[in-house]
Amino acid sequence: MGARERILETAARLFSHQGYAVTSLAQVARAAQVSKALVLWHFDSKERLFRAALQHFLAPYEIDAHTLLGLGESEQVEKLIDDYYDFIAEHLPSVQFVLGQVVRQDENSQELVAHARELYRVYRELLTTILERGRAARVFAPQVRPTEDAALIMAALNGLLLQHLVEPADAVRAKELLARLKSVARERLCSLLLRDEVPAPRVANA
Amino acid sequence: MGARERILETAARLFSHQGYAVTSLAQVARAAQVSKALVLWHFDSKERLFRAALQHFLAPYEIDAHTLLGLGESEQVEKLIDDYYDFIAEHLPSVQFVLGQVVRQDENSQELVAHARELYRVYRELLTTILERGRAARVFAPQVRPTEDAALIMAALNGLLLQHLVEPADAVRAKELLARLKSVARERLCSLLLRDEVPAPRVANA
DNA sequence: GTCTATATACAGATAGAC
DNA sequence: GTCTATCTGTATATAGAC
Repeated sequence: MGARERILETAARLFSHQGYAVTSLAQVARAAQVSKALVLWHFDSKERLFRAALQHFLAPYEIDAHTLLGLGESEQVEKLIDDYYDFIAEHLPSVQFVLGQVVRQDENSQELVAHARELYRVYRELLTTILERGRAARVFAPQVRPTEDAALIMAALNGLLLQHLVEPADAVRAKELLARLKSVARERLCSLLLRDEVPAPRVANA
Repeated sequence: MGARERILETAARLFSHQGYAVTSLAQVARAAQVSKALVLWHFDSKERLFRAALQHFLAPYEIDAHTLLGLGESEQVEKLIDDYYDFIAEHLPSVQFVLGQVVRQDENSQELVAHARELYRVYRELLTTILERGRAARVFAPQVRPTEDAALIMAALNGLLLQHLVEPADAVRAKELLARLKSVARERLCSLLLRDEVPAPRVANA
């Protein structure tokens, strides 16, 4: 592996783990076993190095909707949930980095954040479309509101992602919660009962 | 307001918006309209200033469960959801900062992150307890699984928080989604129907 | 308590030999 | 392409006058 690639991979790793500001060119150079000057000879400036390193994260961010064909709407929803989760679990360090940029609103990462936002939007709209078609086909309940419910499912998924980052220990519980989410979503979406309101809850201590 | 407090508040604001690394003492001093030396005279070092500023974030992080008394379990859940969301909306900059520290796993913020994690845990366990009691009182359905469903609701809430940070523009839609979440949660929790499984969905194109 | 002036370290970036 | 040596700016922190 050439020096340039070594620098790039090292930079990607350090930026993703530590962030832009606290990662120095000297540190990158040391870790890549080259001189500072060589880093700058290849990438001109720290910011350009950063942007180049981003490609390592952005590359795998793709969606293939082909695998959804032939499935019923209910199965499509579950598969989409699984895919989203699997993608996150597989690219956790990258996702963590991107999330850090999103939260910190780093100026150097506008395009990265925009790309991530776009991916999220596509995912959500795909889910919305599935809910719409499912409701039209009377597979899902008429009370389903495609836009809102898709956003809610995505929110739950992103919440699970957050929990995954905060408590990496119990990845087991995360899988249980994912199963629960799918179960709840399926039961709710497919509930064909016509009811505007739920029965009034009994008052406590009555 | 004395210089010390002015420095503290300024530092808290800047750290929360920009993060630790990129916020310089010179910037804090300039914004607080004092000299750099005075900042260090009061707080000894940048790290100690940071830790002192943290108290400004941690102070409002309290939960009062008193307001839940006298409400039925179903209303308690909704109130808890509203409280959590309102707290986040009110302290958005602080929450954003804390989340940034959580995601980045900053060494300087171990206690801050631990505190936030603890708050989250208390909230979730409070919710779990309410679900347990509601199920025991037959206000909630027997299919409710307190631990998992509480975690799922929290995940959805945290997902909404994330969306709030990523797309600050549509705070309106966020409120709609919050209402939808409460609606879905209420309907699901209170559903008294006994069913292990959902009716089989009709096959598409049939 | 608050300031100016300064010490010291390290950041990103350049020059030029090889 | 890769290096050593160096420039320049800015960071944290200190010294000492008032």
